[in-house]
Amino acid sequence: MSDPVPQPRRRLGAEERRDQLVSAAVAVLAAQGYRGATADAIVQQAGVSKGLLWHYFADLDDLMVQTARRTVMAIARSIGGRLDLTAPAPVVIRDAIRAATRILTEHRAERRAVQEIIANLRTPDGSQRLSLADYEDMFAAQEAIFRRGQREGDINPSLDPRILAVSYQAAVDGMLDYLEEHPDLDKDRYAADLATILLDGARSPHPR
Amino acid sequence: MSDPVPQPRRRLGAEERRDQLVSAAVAVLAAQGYRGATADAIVQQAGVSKGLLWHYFADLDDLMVQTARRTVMAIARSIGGRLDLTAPAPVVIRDAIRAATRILTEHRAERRAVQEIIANLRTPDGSQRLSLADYEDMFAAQEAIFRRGQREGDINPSLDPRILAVSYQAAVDGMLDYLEEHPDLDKDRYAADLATILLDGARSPHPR
DNA sequence: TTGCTTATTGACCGTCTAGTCAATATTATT
DNA sequence: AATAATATTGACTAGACGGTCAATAAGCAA
Repeated sequence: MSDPVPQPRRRLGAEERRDQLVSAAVAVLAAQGYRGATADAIVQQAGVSKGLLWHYFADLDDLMVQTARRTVMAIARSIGGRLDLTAPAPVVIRDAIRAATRILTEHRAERRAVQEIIANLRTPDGSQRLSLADYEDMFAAQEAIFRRGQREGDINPSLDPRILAVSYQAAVDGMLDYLEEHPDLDKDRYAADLATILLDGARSPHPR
Repeated sequence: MSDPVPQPRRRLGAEERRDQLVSAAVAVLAAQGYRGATADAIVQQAGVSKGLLWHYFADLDDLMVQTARRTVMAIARSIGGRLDLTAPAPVVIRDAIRAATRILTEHRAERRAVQEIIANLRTPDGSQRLSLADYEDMFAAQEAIFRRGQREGDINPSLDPRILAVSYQAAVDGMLDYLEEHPDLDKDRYAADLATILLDGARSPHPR
């Protein structure tokens, strides 16, 4: 109830401002979902006028795409940094599941934001879902690890590595959704359980 | 370019009309996503005037909730009907994965529509995701099967059945998304592979 | 200080969309 | 045929939302 003192405007560099707007978008997306993430809501969150948004981004879709890109890249780097890619594939996979669980739990807003964007991004005519290159890259990296595990005899070679990567990623994501609704559960334990399930499933040359 | 003959209006019963509107909503949701599923788009798809929509549904959210409810129930019944629930748990689970893959592949539009609705449904203030009772029920049923499998010694009892149900469901869904983008792949084979992976993972009393 | 660049504002606009409502057409009833 | 009941229409409204633009202010260089 007191604001008569008009803050002197601060002038920010382009990159700083862009980052700030992306952060605001993440916050609003996580809190209000895609439908709530209007241009007005985002600039209000950033404490900035609406005109500025269009100075830095072509349109809403542009902002959303860039938000998803930056966020995915940051998280992928964060997870990748915790992995020793020279280790045997099963070790890498187990570590990846653990690291992903930790990091994505710590960054709920970022995870939710990316989720919202990917679920709602479509071609201009709305008929087709859009995929993000960075997301595909992450997926390809996972696939590569499974392939290596197959070459080295650790992973059942009769399974398609794409189906492995895709279902593992989905399983982790589903678990995280569930953990978010049940904060009482022990996240690390579930991450370890899930890793065990998935690895045992992939490893065994399943006898009849 | 010819329409002078005005079709005589047809008067439908309440339930018929509701079903028709729900079907139209499914079609539009699948084709255009949640953002494209406007009241206008839906009534146009149904070939009906907009006023009628609000005669049968309180508001858009109401239509969406009912669309999801009816669709989920129909699909759950369809899958459940293919299962012999007296069979050993691993058999039921494998059959469920296969049946779900088949049926959801045959009903892409319905699956997509439910996906869109669940991803975007929120409390009126937009701050919280809404969950559907029917969806929870389906989940509970899956959980129960895992529990029985544990009692009967077929499923590793040290694993939380909730995490099993949740990650299995997510894995199937992720696989279906992937299969949809790669129609050349053999769906039945992947369903069988996924069932093997998941069951082996859940079954083994994983040795060190 | 002066002038230049550009970050920033805030008022403004056209469009789209959920939802209303009084009028009308269709069916069932007697 | 007359009447009642209600399914259906189409024109309408109020508000929200994406995006524009001319004006302004902040920092920088001379």
